[in-house]
Amino acid sequence: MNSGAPDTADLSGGEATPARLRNLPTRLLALTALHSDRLVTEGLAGADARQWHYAVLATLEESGPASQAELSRRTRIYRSDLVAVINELADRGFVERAPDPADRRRNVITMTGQGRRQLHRLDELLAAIEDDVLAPLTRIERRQFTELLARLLDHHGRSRRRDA
Amino acid sequence: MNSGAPDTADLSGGEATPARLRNLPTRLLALTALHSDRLVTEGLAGADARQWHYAVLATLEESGPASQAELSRRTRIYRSDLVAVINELADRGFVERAPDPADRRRNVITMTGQGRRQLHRLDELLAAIEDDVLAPLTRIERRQFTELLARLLDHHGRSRRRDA
DNA sequence: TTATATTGTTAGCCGGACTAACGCAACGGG
DNA sequence: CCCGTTGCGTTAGTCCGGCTAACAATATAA
Repeated sequence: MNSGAPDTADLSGGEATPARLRNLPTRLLALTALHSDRLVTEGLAGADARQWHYAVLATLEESGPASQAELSRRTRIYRSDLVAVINELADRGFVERAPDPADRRRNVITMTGQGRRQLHRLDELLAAIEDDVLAPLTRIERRQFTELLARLLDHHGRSRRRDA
Repeated sequence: MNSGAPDTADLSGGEATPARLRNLPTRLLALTALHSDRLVTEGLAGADARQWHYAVLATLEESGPASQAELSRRTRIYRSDLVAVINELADRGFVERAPDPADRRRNVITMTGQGRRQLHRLDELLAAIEDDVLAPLTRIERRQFTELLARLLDHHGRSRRRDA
């Protein structure tokens, strides 16, 4: 029927969100995060990357080669999901996966030169995206914002759920 | 832990997140929102409710009976998902769904007395949850936080797809 | 030794955001 | 008056991220 254009409602009437919802911090947080995530995902997609790629590469550069379990703990990516991420990174030549001779259960993940280059590309890309997301805020406000988030996060961060 | 790993010697179980990630606003935002969402969802579950329920009830109280499409626009719940929400609310006797005699395409959704009571219960519940989420912040910081979120949201909220 | 824990891996669940399509009703021209 | 277009409610289904469960291989502890 109406094939082609997705049905587009307008705001002619200007139905507004109720005040109760407009001031709910948790709601604002959720919506903002959703939007931010979208921008990040889209942005990284342009570089054939995903957020987790960045997390893993950044971790590797900061603390050197690591097992997958270790990466999982550091990045908070579930180890079940991590395997796919490592696969992707390995496919693109950004990391190498090798069995650990010292502990044969483990794989040692090492970042390659290309990986390092990619990381720095992502660094720039991400900086631009962050800048976009935070566009309406001044530098000081951005600092405030980040700091508040950090406080919230680590306050509640204690109740971290590791897999059983 | 037992990590006798050669070079990546780290402390007792406390693998830290790399600084690059720790300071990424988008990441902090995502993690915080995730955590907040979890608290809200769990909290509301205790009252056999979901976030959407609150959004709909609040909207109804603020602007009176409305069609589903109208509710969809106001709450930003997709109209396809809204039908389930209305079903749930109707099942619990919080709203009534009746065909609109004036426009027979429409349903008129009306909040019942029970619905109003439930809304106020949720008001209190949610206030407690918000308080929990924002626990580490002072009153002033909470205001700041909320205001910053609101700014971010409506800056980007306008340009991007509203309800397309 | 036997028991328990850790690691990498596969598979799958669940819920939220979102799209597509359909039948029906309304509205506005011609 | 019919007709194309638009809005409405509804069903179904996609996609993706967080998360659980189970398993084989290996390591460690009792």
